[in-house]
Amino acid sequence: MAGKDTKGKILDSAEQLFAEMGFHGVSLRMVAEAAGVSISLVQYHFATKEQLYESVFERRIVTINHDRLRKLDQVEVESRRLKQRVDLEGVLEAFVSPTVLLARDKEAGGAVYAQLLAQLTNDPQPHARKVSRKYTDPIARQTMRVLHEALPDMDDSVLPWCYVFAVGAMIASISTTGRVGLLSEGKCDPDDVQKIVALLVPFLAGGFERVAELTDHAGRSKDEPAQVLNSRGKSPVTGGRKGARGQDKR
Amino acid sequence: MAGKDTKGKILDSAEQLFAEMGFHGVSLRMVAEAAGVSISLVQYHFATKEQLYESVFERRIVTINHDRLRKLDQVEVESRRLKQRVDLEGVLEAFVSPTVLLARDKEAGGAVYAQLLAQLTNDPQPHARKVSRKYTDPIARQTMRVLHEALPDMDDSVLPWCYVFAVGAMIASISTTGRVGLLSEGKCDPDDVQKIVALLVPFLAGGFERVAELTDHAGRSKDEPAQVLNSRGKSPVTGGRKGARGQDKR
DNA sequence: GTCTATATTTAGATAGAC
DNA sequence: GTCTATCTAAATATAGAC
Repeated sequence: MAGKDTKGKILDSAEQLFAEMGFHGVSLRMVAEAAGVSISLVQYHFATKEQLYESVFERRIVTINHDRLRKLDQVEVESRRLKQRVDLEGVLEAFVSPTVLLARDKEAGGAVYAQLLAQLTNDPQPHARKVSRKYTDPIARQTMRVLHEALPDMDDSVLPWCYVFAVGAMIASISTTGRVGLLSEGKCDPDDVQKIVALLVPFLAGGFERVAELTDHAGRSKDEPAQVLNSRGKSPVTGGRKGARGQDKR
Repeated sequence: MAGKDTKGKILDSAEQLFAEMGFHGVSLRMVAEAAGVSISLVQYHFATKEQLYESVFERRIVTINHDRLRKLDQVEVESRRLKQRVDLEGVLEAFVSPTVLLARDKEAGGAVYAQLLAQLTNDPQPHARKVSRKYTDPIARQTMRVLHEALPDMDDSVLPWCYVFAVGAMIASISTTGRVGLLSEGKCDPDDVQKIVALLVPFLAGGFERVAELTDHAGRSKDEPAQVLNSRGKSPVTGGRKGARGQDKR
C-alpha cells in the first residue's frame, strides 16, 4: 500500500535532479536518496537511467501536448469560421503560451520541467534526440503546418528555419539561468509569464512576417527563390537590405 | 619539446567531448585517452575538471569576442559618420554573424564550439553560469547598449527580453541536433551559414521592431508603460492585438 | 514492492619515478 | 612535462532476503 505513489515520488526527484544537473550529472543514488527510497527500487521501477529519463518527460508532455494541439485546432477552426487566413499571432500564441505558462507554474512543477526542456532542445546526445523525436517532433510538424496556413507564400526551405528560431527564443525565455534578471539589472522579472508571452508573440510574429516579406514575391515562380537567400561569398544581409527602417525617423 | 602543443591537444579532445556529452558526461580519463596522454598530465596542466572546462572556452572566446566587438564598433562609427541612428540590422548582423560563421567553420573546430555554446546558454549549473558571466556577459551588455542606440525608445525592461530571445534563436540556429534537417525533410541545410545569417538577421530585426512598435509611444512618459505589457489575468496578446497583418491580404 | 549486501567498473585526485 | 601506480569515493547493476 506504500507503493501507491512511490513511482511518482521517484519521478519528482528525478525530474528535479535531471533539470538541475543534466542526464549525466545525476546518479540513481541521488534520485533514490532524494525520493527517500533505495537505489534498487528505482531500478525495479524504471530498469535503466535512460528509461527513467524518458519516463520523466512522458509524464508531463502528454498534458502539454494536448493543450498545444487543442489551441492549434481552435486557431484553425476560428479561421474557417471567419473565412479568413489563419492568424499568425494566434498560431504563435498557441505555440508559446502553454509551455511558457506551465514553465512558471510552481505547483505543477513547471519550472523544473522548463529547465528539462531547455536542456533537451539543444542536446545532440542520443537520449535527448530520442525523446525529442518521440514527443516534440509531432507537435512541431503540426505547428509548422498551421504556420504555413498563416503564411502560405513562405517557402518550405524557409519556414522550418523560422520555426527553429522561434523554438530557440521560447526556450531561452523560460530557461532558469537567471540571465535576463542579471543583464537587465533587475528590471526584467524572469517569472512574469504574462509579460514574456506579451513580448514573445509579437517578437516572433514580426520575425516571421519580415522574413516572409523578404522571401515572398507575389507572382514569383516557386522554382526561382529570391536571390537574397542564395549563398554567396559576401554576406547577403549587409548588402542591399530591404528593411533598414531603423535608419529613418519613424 | 614534446610539450609544445600538448595543452592544445588536450584542449581539442576536451572540447570535442564536452560538446558531445556535456560537463558531467565526460571524464578526465576519456579526455586523456582521446588526447593520447595520461590522466595525470591533464591534471598537471589544468588541475581540475572545472578549470579544464573553462580553459576550453577561453581559447575560442577571445577571438570571437574580439570579432564581435570590432563589428559593433564599426556599426557605431558608421552611424556617426552618416549622422544617422544606429542601423538595427547592422547591429544584429554584428551580433550573429561572427558566431554563426565560426559555428560551421570545420577547420577552426567551429561546429564543436557551437555545440558547447549551445549547452552553455541554457545551463543553470555553476560551472556554466561562471563561464557565461565571465566571457559572454560583457559582450551582451555592449550589444544591448548599441541595440539601445538603434531603438532608443525601447524600454529598459523590454530590450533585455528581446536580447534573450535573439540569443536563443541564434543558438538554436547553430545547434547540431540536426533537427532543422529532419523537420524540413532535407529542404533546410543546417550547414548553409549564409542562409542562416540571411534569415536570422531579418527575423530578429522584424521581432525587435514589432516589439518596439508595440511598446514605444512617442511622447509617452517613461514612467507609464504601455498597458499591453502589464500582467493581467487574460492573455494580453489575444485581445486587442495590433499586428494581425496575417489576416488581410498584403 | 522494498530492502540489504555485494560485485564490478569507473570516477577524480595524489605520490613519486624519470 | 610526462609517466606508472595507487588511493578513496562513487557509479551501475545484480542477487537474494523479507
